[in-house]
Formats: sequence, C-alpha cells, structure tokens
Amino acid sequence: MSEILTQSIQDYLKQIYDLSADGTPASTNDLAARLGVAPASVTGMLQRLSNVSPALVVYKKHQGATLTVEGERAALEVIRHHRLLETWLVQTLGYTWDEVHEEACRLEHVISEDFERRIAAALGNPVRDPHGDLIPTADLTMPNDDTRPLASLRTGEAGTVKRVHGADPAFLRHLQGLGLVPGAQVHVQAYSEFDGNLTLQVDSHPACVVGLAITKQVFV
Amino acid sequence: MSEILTQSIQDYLKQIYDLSADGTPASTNDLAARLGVAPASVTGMLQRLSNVSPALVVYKKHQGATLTVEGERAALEVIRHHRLLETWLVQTLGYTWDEVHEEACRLEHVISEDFERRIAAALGNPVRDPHGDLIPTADLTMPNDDTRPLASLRTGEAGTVKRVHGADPAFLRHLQGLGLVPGAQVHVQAYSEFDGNLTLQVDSHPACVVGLAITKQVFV
DNA sequence: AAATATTTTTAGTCTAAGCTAAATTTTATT
DNA sequence: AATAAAATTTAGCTTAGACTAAAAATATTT
Ligand SMILES: [Mn+2]
Ligand SMILES: [Mn+2]
Ligand SMILES: [Mn+2]
Ligand SMILES: [Mn+2]
Repeated sequence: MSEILTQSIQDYLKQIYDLSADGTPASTNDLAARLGVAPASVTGMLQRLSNVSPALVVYKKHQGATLTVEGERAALEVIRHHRLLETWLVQTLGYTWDEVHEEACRLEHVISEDFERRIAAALGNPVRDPHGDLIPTADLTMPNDDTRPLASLRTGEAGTVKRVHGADPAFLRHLQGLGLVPGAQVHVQAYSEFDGNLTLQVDSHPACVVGLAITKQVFV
Repeated sequence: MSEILTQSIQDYLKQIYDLSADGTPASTNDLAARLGVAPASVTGMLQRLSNVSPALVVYKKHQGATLTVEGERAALEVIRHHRLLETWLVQTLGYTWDEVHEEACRLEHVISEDFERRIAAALGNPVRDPHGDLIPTADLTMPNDDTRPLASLRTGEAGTVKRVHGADPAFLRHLQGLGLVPGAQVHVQAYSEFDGNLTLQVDSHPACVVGLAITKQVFV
C-alpha cells in the first residue's frame, strides 16, 4: 500500500484518532457505529491497516486499535483539512456552524496541500474552527487543549466558552439559542447536586438551566 | 443503480460529453486515452452505463457512445461544478488559470448543490470560467457558443479572445506570455497560406507569429 | 463457577472498477 | 477482393471495501 490513503482509510484513521484520544483503544463496535459500517467490515480494515508498511494502526485481536505515529500523522492531516475547511466555509461563504460539518467531511479528502496552504493563509492561520476545535498546525502537531467541561464549574465560577463538542446540527442550533457558542461569557449561578444541572447566565441572554447532556459537551 | 453517480462515472460522462460535442459518438479508444484507463475498461463501463435505468449513454457495439438526456444532465452538472470552481479558485484564492484545472477536477465530484449555489451567487453567476469556457446554467442548459477559432481569421480581421481550449498548464502559460487570454484584443496582420500561421497584434504586446496548433485552440 | 449476553472475528459473498491477453470486428492498404 | 492494421470486445483475473451468517472470545450476571 505504502502511500495511497483512500477516503475510506482516512475516515477510519480520523475516527480511531477521536475514539482513542482518551488513551483507550478504539473498539470495533464503536468504530462501526461511527463509520456507519458493519463490525465485520471494521475488523477487516483494522487487519489491513495494521499489516501495511508502514503500519497505520496497532491492532491486536479483541483489543481494539490505536494509531501508529504514521497513522496519527495521516489522521491529523485530514483533521487539519476538515477544520480549516469548516472555518473557511463559515468565513467566506456564510455557512453557519451547524451546516459546515457535512460539506467539510467530503471536501477534506480531496483538497491539495496547496489549497490547504491558501485557505490557511487567507484565514490568518486560525487556531480553532467554528466549533472551537483546535486545528492541527501545518507541521501536524495538535496544540494542547487547556479547556475543561462546563459541567465541572460550580456556583460562582465563570468562564469563556472555548469549544463545543458534537456535530448534530439540531444540537448546535439549540446551543446557539442559549448563546452557548465559542466566545460567550458564562457565569454559573447555581449548581444542582443531584442532576448536575447548572443555572447559567450567558452573556446578556436570559438565565437558563442546562443538564449534563449539554454541560459535558461545552468547554470553557 | 438509479441514482448513485460515482466519481468514475461522472468522469466518463464528462468525457463523453466533450468527445461527442461535434455530433460524432465518443470512441472507446479516445475515452480510454482521456480517462487514463485501458480500452477494455471503457467497453465495460459503457455497457454498464447503457444498461442502467434510466440509461445514461447510448451505446452500440463498435459504434461509440453518446449521452442520453439523463446522461447529459449529469455531465452538465459536473461541468457546471468544475467551471464554477475554477472561476472561484481564481477569484478568491489567487490561483492562476494554469493551476485550477486539477484542483477543480477533484472538487467537482464532492461539492453539494448548496455549495454550488453559494459560490455561483458569490461570483455573480458568471457565464464563463477563467479559460472562457461557458458555464452551464443552474437549470443545466449549456449556453450556445458563438465564438469561432482564431485560425479562421484572415489578414485585417480582428476580434476579442473569448475562450482558450486546453488544460495543459505549460500551454496556458505560453499563451499568457503571448497575451492570448480571454479579453485580449487581437488584430490579424498577416496570414500565411501554406502553414496557416497568423501574425498577430495582441493588445500592446509585441507582434507574434503563431501556428495552427495555437490558433485552433483560441476562440474569438 | 456457570450461564448468559455482548463483542469481535472468521468465512464466504458481492459490486465497482480496474487490468491483461486473446478473439473479433471494422477500417485501410495493397 | 484479399490482406494487414487498428480498434473494439470478450473472457478471466484482481483489489478495495462493503455485507451476512456463523463461530469464537470476552464480559457480565446469576
Ligand atoms: Mn494537508
Ligand atoms: Mn468542527
Ligand atoms: Mn450541482
Ligand atoms: Mn476551465
């Protein structure tokens, strides 16, 4: 194989990167769910990706997959494309943050390095995409993220929204309705011990009470 | 099949459109050369494309291929994408006209109709791309071209360059060196009967003598 | 510790899209 | 008209990437 990274392979690597970000290997089933393919297909691909040279993933039967250094580079390459594209679609074509993901998912596999450089330069080498996700640098290192989940704040604490996790357009539009977008100032007015709900003052929006399903996905 | 037009199919349709534009069906060999595949592969694909419903091409053994109405629509769709993308890459990212073709060839298959609409609107619904090729309209009709080859001009005649045929970057850069780009004013100062050479005054460039290999590819 | 449930892998099949080599058909040349 | 050359098609093979059904391994409950 050596150097032909198909779109399909790029998608696998991207998802393995994501699922193994916490240190635990990506499981067959999780990958299958993320990629919309059957688990058996994932097994087949993991075997292939771990047998090419250089290997792109480390895979041991029944123990999930992690990326090799080469695999990670390839994943970061695609992620950089994706996030630059999202930023650029928003800035130059008026896409909204809930619309960009799908388009970027298709474009990320076909743009040239030249195209990448041009949009990065045109955007002023941005550090985060419209959802606040960090954009891997041109030399393919992922900046480290010093944010923490909104869910970890307690009464009286405050912060600036840096990042929102999740690609579901409806979810993103809901957050936008609450004002919970990157850049927003948030004050925690109350914390409910039992359900984890937070009462928030977001910029000048009316106060709102949000549950863990939201506060775990928003980072400050 | 019904509605899944793969990238490969789109490329076949595009080339059939081009090769059969003069009324004669596209031949297997010509298609193979254009697409960079073996003639046998073309035969296989033509059989497939003529057997799907609705059929995309009309194909009779040994007689080449033309497009059906559905095939032509699909081809025009891709061509519209290609030409809008080229225009847009030049206008917004500073690509030069010899650089855009390859990038557009990859992007044309993956952009959404929404993306198409957005760039068309941003560009003010352009009629021609950077090479002067006509852009199919949003409802997928190809405007008709009233240009004629520079080669058909004779001493004393003049015209405005409208279109340049060919995707080879070196060729395009050569034309640019001569000033033969869309918009240029050309006066024919002399015509050589035997080799067909024309002596041209292009805008304020120094006069130049160009052969049929060039004058047949430039349209006024 | 067994039994059950879940996860993962294997085995076998399918389609798209290519390939080569050989056969056939069409076209061009004597 | 016969022959040679060129173009095209057929036949059979390959690879990527999916699928289903069955088998095997691991994890969870009782
Ligand atoms: Mn890149
Ligand atoms: Mn994003
Ligand atoms: Mn379109
Ligand atoms: Mn063009």
